[in-house]
Amino acid sequence: MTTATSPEPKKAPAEPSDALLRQFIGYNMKRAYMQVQDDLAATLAPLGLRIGTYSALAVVVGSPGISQTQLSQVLDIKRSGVVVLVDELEGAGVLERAPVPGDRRAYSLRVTSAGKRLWQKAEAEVRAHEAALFADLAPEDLRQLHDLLARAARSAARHRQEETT
Amino acid sequence: MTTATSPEPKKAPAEPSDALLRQFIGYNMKRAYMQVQDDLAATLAPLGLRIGTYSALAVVVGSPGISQTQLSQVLDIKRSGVVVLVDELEGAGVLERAPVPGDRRAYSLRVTSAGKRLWQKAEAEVRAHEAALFADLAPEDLRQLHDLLARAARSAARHRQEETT
DNA sequence: GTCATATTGTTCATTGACGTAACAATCCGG
DNA sequence: CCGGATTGTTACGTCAATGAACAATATGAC
Repeated sequence: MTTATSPEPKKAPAEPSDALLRQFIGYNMKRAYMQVQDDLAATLAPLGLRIGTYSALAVVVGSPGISQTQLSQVLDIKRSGVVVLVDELEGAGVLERAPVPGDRRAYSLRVTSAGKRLWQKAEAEVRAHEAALFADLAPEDLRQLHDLLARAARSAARHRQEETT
Repeated sequence: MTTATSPEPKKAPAEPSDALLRQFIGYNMKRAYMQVQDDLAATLAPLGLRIGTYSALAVVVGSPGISQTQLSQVLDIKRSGVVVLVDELEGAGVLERAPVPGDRRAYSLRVTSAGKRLWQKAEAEVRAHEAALFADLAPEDLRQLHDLLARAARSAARHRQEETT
């Protein structure tokens, strides 16, 4: 007898739990991410941003002149999806659709000066909220988690793509 | 010079990226979890399960006799949501709504023998897929990631709850 | 040059997974 | 016994994202 719990949980469990799910890394990712997602949405709302528009803004800030198709690839959504995001950001005066010299079909997305300021505000805001959320973890643990998540994402992406190939 | 990229990304970026987002732990969680989610859905589909029903099945297996309200609390969804899940599982002969002796309103959820077998199959299947997904990480790293995610989820849950309180 | 084919952005309908609000049946405490 | 809570249920709304079409434009073969 290693663990001295009740030997036979035949009928009603005193404490229902998701113990069987917690063995999986994916489930723990979900649990953690759901918290981050909810907090992030609440953080961005006062800035007039949703998670989708916030992500799009970040990519355009970091990659000025990007096209909507490229943006859809980076965000891993369909082209029809970015239209909504860019419409919203453009309507807020945060982003603009500039014409591409060589191609009259595509747009060159750029942030306005107001957009740049909004991003800096959002970036600081999100960073602060994330720090507060994970305040129970030591800085070294956070760094480690960040690195492991990035590697896990790469590993999963690679192996999933190989399946399809 | 470590990386020899162009020093001034004024106009069109050669390689658009989500670099500005990857600084955040939450974004890396999302990237990793999305991969897991897609793979999980594909893994469960042949078994006739969706992520929602799979999660519900796991909880009922681990907590026999649980009520739908309790299940909604563990899964962190509304009671109206579990009705759909339990309906589906019951329709597949995986689960049954047994009457609760003392309370004629509630149901005592239990897995059938077929349900128990289905869960064992799903559990093994998911474990194998997860191992393949994260094959690039050393076992020790995986263990570490599992632990850090669990702690991060707890930390976030605690701090978010304190805000509301 | 011309024409088939691909690409870009867009619109619209649909889907899926939730939440909200109401409701009947049932339980509980005074 | 009765007002108020709890359980499961139903109908409806919401929100983000997809899929399928489409017009405008670009590209490449000939």
